Order: sequence, then C-alpha cells, then structure tokens
Amino acid sequence: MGKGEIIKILKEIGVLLELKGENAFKVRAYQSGARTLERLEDNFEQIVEAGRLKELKGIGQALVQKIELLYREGRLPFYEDLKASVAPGLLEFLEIPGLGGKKVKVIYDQLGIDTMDALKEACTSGTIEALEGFGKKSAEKILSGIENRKAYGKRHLWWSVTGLVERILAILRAHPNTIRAEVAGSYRRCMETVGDLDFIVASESASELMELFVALEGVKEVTAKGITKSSVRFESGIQADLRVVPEEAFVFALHHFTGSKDHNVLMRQRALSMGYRLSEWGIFDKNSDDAEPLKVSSEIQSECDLFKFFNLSPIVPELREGFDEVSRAEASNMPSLVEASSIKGVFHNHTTASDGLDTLEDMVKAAERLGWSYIGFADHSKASYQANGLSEDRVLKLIDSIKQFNDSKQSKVKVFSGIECDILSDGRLDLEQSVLEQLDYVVASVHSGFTQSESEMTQRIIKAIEQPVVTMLGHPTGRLLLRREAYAVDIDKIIDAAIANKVIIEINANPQRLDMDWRHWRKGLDRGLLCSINPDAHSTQHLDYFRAGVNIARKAGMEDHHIINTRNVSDVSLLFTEGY
DNA sequence: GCCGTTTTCGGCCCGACTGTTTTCAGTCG
Repeated sequence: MGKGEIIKILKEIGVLLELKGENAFKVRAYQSGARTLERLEDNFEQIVEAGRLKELKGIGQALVQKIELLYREGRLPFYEDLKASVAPGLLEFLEIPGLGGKKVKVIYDQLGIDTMDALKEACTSGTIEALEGFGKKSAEKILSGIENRKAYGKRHLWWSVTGLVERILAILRAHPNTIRAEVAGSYRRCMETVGDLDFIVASESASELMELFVALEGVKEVTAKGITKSSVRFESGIQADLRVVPEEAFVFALHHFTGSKDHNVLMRQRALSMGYRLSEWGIFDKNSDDAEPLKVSSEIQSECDLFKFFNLSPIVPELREGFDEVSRAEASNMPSLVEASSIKGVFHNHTTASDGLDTLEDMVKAAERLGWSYIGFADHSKASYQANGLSEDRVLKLIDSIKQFNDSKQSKVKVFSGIECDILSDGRLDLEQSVLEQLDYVVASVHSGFTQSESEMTQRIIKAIEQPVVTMLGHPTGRLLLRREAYAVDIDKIIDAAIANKVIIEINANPQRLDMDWRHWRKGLDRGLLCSINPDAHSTQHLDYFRAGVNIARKAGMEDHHIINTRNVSDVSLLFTEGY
C-alpha cells in the first residue's frame, strides 16, 4: 500500500478512536503520525525498506508496526476491527458544528442513533435535550447544523474572499477606537482555500467593535458573542471571527491566530524549552501561574520582535505551516521570498485565437499597465476542439502575426509565441514537431482522459516531458480546487523527469488551480527545478491572477532565481533558445 | 500513542465561549 492511502487510514483511525472515547492524546498521536508522513520529503518506500520509520518524530513503536503492516500487506486487522466496531454514520456527525467525539458517543451509546435522519428526528422530538449534558439549545444547534451542513462545511477560494476581507478590514480600521486591525488565520498565510476569516483588533473598547462587527452588511447569523470574541456567518456561508484585545497583546494575538496550529505548537515548545510560556496574551514565566505577562512582553511591538525574543529570524506568515520553519529560523536560514513586484511577465495566456475573450493587442496593453516587459501567449492546440484549439496552419499564421507585432514596435512589451499543446492519451504531442520547433516555447498540458490509471497517466506525462521541444509542463495534476480532484499521477516521478529533462513546471495561478501544489516544490527546488508563474488568463482581467501564483511560490519557499518570470527579456529569450 | 538535559512515568500548547451546570466539560481554533 502506498503512502497516500496509509496516511488516510491513520487519520481515520484517529477519528474512530475519538468516537470510541479513547484518550485524546492517543487520538492526537495518530493524527500527528499521519501529518509526519504527509510532510515527509524523503522517499517513503526507501525509508520503510531501510527500517528507518522509527527515526521520524511522532512515529513510535506502535505506529511503525502498523505502517509497516499496511505497506507490506496492504491491510491492518486493528483498523478493520476498529472500523467494524463504529457505526459508519457517526463519522458524518462530526461535521456538525458543536458535535465532537464525546457528544457523538453519548448520542450513540444512550440512544443508538447512527443516521442523520434519526438524529434530526431526535432533535425535534425532544429526545436529545433530555440527555445529560445536552439541553434545548444543543438540540436547536444540531438541527440547524444538519440543515446547513453543506454551506457550513464548505471552504472558500482564497481569491474569492479577498474583497470581503478588504471591506471588513477597512470598516474595522475606520472605527475611531481601533488602534490596529489585521486579518489573521489561513487567509493571512495565503492558503489556497480558507475555512473561515479571523480578524484581530487592538482597542480599549471591545464592546463597541463587537456591535459593529455583528451588524456588518451581509451577516446572516451571529454564532457567538462574548467579551473579547464574536463569530458571525455571512450569507455566502463563510464564518468570520473578531477578537478584540488590548494594544499590548495585539502582536501575540495576531501571531497566535495566524497559526498554523502546528506552527504554534513549535513556537510554544520553543518557549517552554527557554523557560517561558507563550500564549495569545503574551510571554509568561514557565513556572508561575501569573495572569500578568512578563514585563518583556510590552517591549514586543511586532512579530519580528517576537521571533527575535526567541532567537529566531522573522518567519513570514506564508511559511508558518509547522514544517521546518522554526529550525530554519533558528539557523538564520530563511529564504528571501519572491515578491509580486519582481515579476516581469507571464507566459501561459489565451487570446481570441482560441478560447480567450480578449485580443492579443488588448492583452499586451494590460501587460503594459502591469508594468511588465514581456508577455507570452499559449493558446490551445487542435485536440482541445471545445476550446477552438489551433491546427498547425493556424499556429504558423499566429507565429507570423506575432513577429509582425513585435517588429511594428507598437509596444515596449515583447511578445513571446507559445502554445498550450495537448498531451494526447498515449503521451504524444498534439502538433507536428516541425511546427512546435518554430515557437518560442511549448507548454504541454493534459486536458483529456482524466480517468487513466496512475501509472498510465504518469508515463503519459513523462513521455511528453522527454520531448526536447517541450519547455514547460502546464497544471501538472489537473485539479480544480473545491470542484474536481487531481487525476491520479505520481508527482514525485514527474518532478524527477522534469529535472532530468530540464523542463520547467508551472504554477498555474488560476485561483481554482494553483497547480503544482506548493507542498510539492521543495522536493525539486534544491535539485534545480525551475518554476514559471502562469495566470492561464482567458481575459485581460485574469492576468491579475499572477498574484495568487506569487502567494503559492512564496508558500513553496521560492526565491527570485527559482522563477523564470523574474528574469529580463534577454535572459528569457536566451532560456527559450539555449535551455538551462 | 509518543517522548525524554525533569528520561521508562506522567506529562502531552493554550485559552475563549457555550451550554450546561452550580464549578465544569466539551468544542473549537
């Protein structure tokens, strides 16, 4: 059994143990074991084969045995028994806000309820509220949770909530009693999708801000309202939290609620190892129960100060995912991340030649407005019939017209001629090599046959990567966030092939794709893998997507030199003619 | 179930809010 499936099973064991009422730390051990495997950069198979699982942090004797069994035999009796002992419907109950493992267990043990319909019935009939520890409000909350399950559980694209975030921030900052206001959480860390929004405000008059917040336009429901914290749900289903803290606690609250959870654990452990306790309120003496933070807390005015206090280089929010950022900061080995202002142009864009909405001329004007010095067009090839893909003849004409455009000196922006060439199901390219060779560059992408097996798909893409004419690989996994899973593909093998054949991989910056995923890049960057940030724009407005791509590049730890879009015109031309 | 410069037992990150309770457990982030 492969790593992905094993991770899934470990996570499920955690959930099942929770429903069985097991020790919370045991539950956490399975979850953290799964996370350790998820983050593993070295080859999983090799580690298991070499008997080195035990060396991984968070994986002890018990997990080693279970993982090895799953790896070698593909099954684990412990898991099968556990699964058989828990009613399958209970897993779904955990998706209801307010229901955790303990309460679900009570509902099942006392009432024998294990389906959503029966739970609904028990809420309306008064059976639930009669249970010890439950009441009328619990029943109402569960009922509304069941009814709104779809909207509540939904995550949201980072890009799609930027407007709402900016609007709320502006309102909070405009309040006369606001000293500082920031957005925190996964939004601030630039995750590709966000579950909810977190706002932190420094102010001495919390109650006024709470009133302002719960009355925001578009608020459908107020789910919590306390002295320092309120939660609301907007009509779109997204939840937002506001926390108001005194000015001296602002930095600590901002850091804490920016997370991630795993990053906070690392920071708190570091604090403990240095004799301190760190919370969202400040820095405390490890051994005292004082409610007052140590005096040093008041000298910390920024997150930089906070990291410095713990002898760490500053860690930007994008990198706070609980990987190795704390140890890198300790060694003063933080990357100098790419900025949006370093981008000088983008390559994978569409025009009216295939399925784009705007003409080449309009797209170039938009590139001028963005201050770029070049732009490349990669319209679809003929196999993408639904997208009006280009035949060999049309490609040749397009190359001509681009040459004329450049010669006419209409614009200071240089236009590169490219194509988004379909990778056919057998790995061949959709257009004649002699035609492809005349273009400045070729983006090879999969647009069909998504149901192939993992090995077929992997071989198919590698075959394309091995064609010397291919410059870069487009959206390597084909995922559409929140809509369509990636097709089955061994991304590690794709990365190896790209490096071996000097093929660039794109970050498709369309907010729905953000593909290749930021989690995969570190496996290749140190070995010379290059990235191209490509908005996959189908209109002038879409060019702005490049910002979402920069976010992902930053999460992947990329510096300017990893990204071809930071190079100037002549270096890019050289790259396309000479390779790298 | 994991872990160890407090080392083989006894902790495990920390605090707010809610709903249920008369002091706290469960949930959540």
